[in-house]
Amino acid sequence: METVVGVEWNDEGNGFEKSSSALSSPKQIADPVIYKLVRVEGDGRLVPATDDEIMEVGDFLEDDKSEMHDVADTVQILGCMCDEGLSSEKTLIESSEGLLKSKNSEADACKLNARLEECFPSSTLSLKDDHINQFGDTGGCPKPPDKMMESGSSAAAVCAGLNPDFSKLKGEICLDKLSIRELHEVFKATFARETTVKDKLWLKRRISMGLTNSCDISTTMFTTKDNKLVKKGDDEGSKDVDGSFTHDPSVGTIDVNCKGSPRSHGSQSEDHQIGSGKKLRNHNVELDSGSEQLHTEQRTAKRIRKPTKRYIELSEVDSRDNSQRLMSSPKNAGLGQIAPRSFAMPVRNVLSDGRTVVTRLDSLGGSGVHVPYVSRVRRSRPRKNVMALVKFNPSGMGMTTKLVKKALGVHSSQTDEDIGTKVLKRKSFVDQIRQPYFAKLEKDMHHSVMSRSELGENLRTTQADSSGDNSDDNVVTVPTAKGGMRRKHHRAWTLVEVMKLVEGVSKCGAGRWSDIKRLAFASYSYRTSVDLKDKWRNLLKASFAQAPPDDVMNSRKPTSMLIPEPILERVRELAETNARVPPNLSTSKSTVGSRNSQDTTSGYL
DNA sequence: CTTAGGG
DNA sequence: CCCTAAG
Repeated sequence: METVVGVEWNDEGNGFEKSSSALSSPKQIADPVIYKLVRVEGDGRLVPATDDEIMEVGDFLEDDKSEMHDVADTVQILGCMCDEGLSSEKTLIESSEGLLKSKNSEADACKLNARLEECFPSSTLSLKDDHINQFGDTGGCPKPPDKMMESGSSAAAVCAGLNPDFSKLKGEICLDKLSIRELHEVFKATFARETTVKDKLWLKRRISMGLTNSCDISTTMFTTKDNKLVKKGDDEGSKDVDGSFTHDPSVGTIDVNCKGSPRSHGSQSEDHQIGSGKKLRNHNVELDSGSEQLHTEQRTAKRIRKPTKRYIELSEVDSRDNSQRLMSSPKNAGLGQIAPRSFAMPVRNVLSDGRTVVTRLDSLGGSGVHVPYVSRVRRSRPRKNVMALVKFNPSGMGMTTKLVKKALGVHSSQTDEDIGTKVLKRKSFVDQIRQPYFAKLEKDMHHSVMSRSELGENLRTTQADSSGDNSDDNVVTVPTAKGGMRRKHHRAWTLVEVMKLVEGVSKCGAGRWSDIKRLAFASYSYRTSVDLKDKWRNLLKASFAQAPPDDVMNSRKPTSMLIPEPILERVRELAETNARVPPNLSTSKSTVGSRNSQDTTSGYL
């Protein structure tokens, strides 16, 4: 199938409505086979795409389809670009999967189009979007199979007719009644990002999409009522839960998505946290609020690959060229002429044993010091080696030691951890640290030039320094009580994450964090099991604290995201059931957390 | 390594 | 979120 693609291009959502509604209107869909690449100008004009743009899209397609068939890709793109397709986007992907499974990938391309036709209108219907309903009601969609659920959520129904496994999509989140401000809240909660877009419709779409896209199960169980997310009918809710479990849609979906880019090695997908499977969302969502991240991220994805450990260790080819600038030899490392601010510029070092290691200049205690060049800050803790290393310090400075440990630890990464550790173990490297830094330190201390407090201060700034140059986009420094800056690997929890967490707990039970992480957070590499646990703890706290009329909350804590009441309710529920039936080893797996289990087990108490 | 709990 | 203790 030819790669026919329509692309929407917008900033801040202007011009978006026209294009999207145009694309999804029945008229257009009636002739869906070929979309031309166009760009939507600010005024809503459609401008033919330039060759470059087309190429870019082509690249994008190439990138992802290594294993998927063209059909699937095209479908994904279509689903993506047809903005109204929110819930159907997922459905489409899945249906494409189904097609592939049925080994009709080629032949079914046409049928697929027919299906697109069916799904689009229906999905728009499910959005319950006033503006869209105009089309939806005219019924481009053949009568929804049946008893799927309520009338509105027929997107799943229609497609479920094609693939029996689609019992997952059962409802949508209705954002209709929310005000712009509330929509902004939800948006923020959903994407952990502010938006300035004032367009209600656009916001609603973005949110719906974000939720349906990445929160497979959970979102489907909530709907909004009176400005709040509300769980769908209680009975239905519990039924849903069970149904979802057996199918474990989250896993399945993730699977599908991951197939897209089998080439991505762990670190890669991590660096662009919006990994392979998230590309769709990346494309649409990132467009909002004029985030320039999008372009850079997309392109860098292709151009700049962080050197792998292998690369660092094995490529000594051009080390000669750099040898001139080998200011990194232990001798020079400590010289003060080096800029205090460290640069990410990698420098190749020749260790005493002849091996080379790439390091980057870092300022430690005011001295230039080379640390193993790692691209990402990891939360992983410093190895014991570091402690040992730190112990070299003769004068026992309690807190300083800790700070040093931290400062060093900052540079060990998960992916490149091995090399970091390896290097740290080497005596030569130890010397590098020790010589310039501790030597200076000792000297200073000896001359009583530096008071203890100054030392601490120095180190603290050092810490901030070294973290500053780090390319981790999500690292924030927070002011610490003492006035210094402490780095924080903080990533706001999005609504979808919270929902996933809740689902995970309901599935696996609280406490089985690693399992939950494996299941629900497979694609969120930055959330550790500990994080999950912490978040859950917070959720519990939040859920049991009486929920004050949101005004109070808003005025008091404008920063923290408000967790929808239904979720809190669920948390409470789970907390209760978990408390009563702690990890029931034998049967817990599939029963803990579901209402049924509560019923069956409550009898024991 | 994973969990649990304190900070 | 970070750290640490404990299984």
